[in-house]
Amino acid sequence: MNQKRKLDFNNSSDSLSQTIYKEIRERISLLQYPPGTVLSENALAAEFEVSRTPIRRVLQRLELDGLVLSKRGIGTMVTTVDLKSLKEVYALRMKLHEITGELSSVAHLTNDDIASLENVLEQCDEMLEQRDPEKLARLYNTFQEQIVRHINNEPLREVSDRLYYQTCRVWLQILPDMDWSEEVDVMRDEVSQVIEALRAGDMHTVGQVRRDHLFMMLGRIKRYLGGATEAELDAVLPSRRSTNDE
Amino acid sequence: MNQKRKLDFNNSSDSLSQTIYKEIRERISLLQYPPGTVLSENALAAEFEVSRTPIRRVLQRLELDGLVLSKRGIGTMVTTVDLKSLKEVYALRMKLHEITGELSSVAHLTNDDIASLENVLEQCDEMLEQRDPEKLARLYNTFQEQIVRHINNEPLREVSDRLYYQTCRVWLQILPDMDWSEEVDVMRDEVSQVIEALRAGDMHTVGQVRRDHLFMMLGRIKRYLGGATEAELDAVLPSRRSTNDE
DNA sequence: TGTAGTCAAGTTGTATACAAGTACAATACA
DNA sequence: TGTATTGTACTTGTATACAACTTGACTACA
Repeated sequence: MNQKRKLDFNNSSDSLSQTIYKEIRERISLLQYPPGTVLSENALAAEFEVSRTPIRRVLQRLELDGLVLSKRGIGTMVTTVDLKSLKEVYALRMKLHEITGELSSVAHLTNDDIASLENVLEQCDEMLEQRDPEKLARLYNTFQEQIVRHINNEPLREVSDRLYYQTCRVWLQILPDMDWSEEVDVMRDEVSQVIEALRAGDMHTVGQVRRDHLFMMLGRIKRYLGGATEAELDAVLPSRRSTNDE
Repeated sequence: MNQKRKLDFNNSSDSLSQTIYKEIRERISLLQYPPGTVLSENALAAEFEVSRTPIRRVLQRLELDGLVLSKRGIGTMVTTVDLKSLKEVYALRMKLHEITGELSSVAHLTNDDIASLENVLEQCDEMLEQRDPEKLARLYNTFQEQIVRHINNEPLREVSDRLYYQTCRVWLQILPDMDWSEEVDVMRDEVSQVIEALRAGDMHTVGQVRRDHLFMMLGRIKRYLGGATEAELDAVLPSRRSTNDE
């Protein structure tokens, strides 16, 4: 209910709809809206101080992304990522990472970009001290955003962005049960290797690194999903929690 | 103004929004709404006998697809596909065709599917007699739909569908100036080879065939765009026709 | 005649009233 | 007590009135 929600209306560059879209998408990806949560259009309209109309525009876009599902008379619920979809998205994302290196090259890499990525690296190190899954997931979101920005092929960039947010919350869902230091180390490795490849101007290696890490992450997730107790499986797969807030 | 517009409201399986979406998308792809056309929400609402609200829902989705662009006070215009986007989409689609064979296999191939594809093949032969670019484009759309249906990976299927409609009208735009019998023959070849590969259950070959044909089509398009007169380039690239109808 | 200004008729974006549908609880009744 | 039913309070979907904005034509004026 009282998560860290910074209502940022100072994003003047993006349109209002775009700002609200990214905000709600981030909340879904960070499990502030867990799967099954019923999102009330009226509540969101009141929070963002607009009418239902722009909110509906955002929710319709999120529904096209597969993140929510609107049903007349019921409500708009955050979707659950089933294992089949997870495998499909991961398989496609791995292939897309491979072709990213072939369709895109490292261009317009500024010092700010490098500095921003090294900032991510530093925050990774700090993560070892305190166990905060949501914070780590948020950090990985910013990392993803930084990398996707360097994809030159615009349709590929858009697809990569969409696919990432479609399933990234699964990792966060089981992160509390995983080996914390191992996950932080793995992420640190990926960030480090990506920075090195970007510095060398080798987008092909960037894609390769990300594909390998994606593959290994899927393996770790499967391991926890496969050897999970029934209660843990319920928490990930068919849940219908009702964490409404207003 | 008086194009062949069959207002099909008998599609009871899809929702109303879905039906209108596919109808307008088809019109854009067939150049019944050429680039630059201003689509009036009121006119569309009157034609489909609904209010502006569901029409806006459809237009917003088309805008996310990159097919139209809404500007306050101006209108909703059909976008123009510039050469850069064309190359990017084609490059990505070629790669996607390659990975389609790796992520998807030929499953649930019924006799009706084969019959439907052979029907496309027959209609190809009939195309040689009369020069009707829009009819050929419509036929290619149905072919594309038949093939995409057999992609098992759902996110890949969705992406392939979207990317196809993003640029397929470029071919139709220059089709009147191309070698008609050559284009029909090339299309017949692709359909024929795809049918053969599907019969053999070889999705990998399907992807390969489609990739090769896509590559060659891009070459032919570039040839016509490169050696085109200024008038022809204007017709394809930065046009701002205003073919409003109401 | 030329030019600036103003008004009118469009457009999309927003807010809101209403229609359609669902779920749940209270109530009437056996 | 148990059960069916009905009403109420929610939800999303639709239609509509209004606000914000653009364009072009027409008018007033120098």
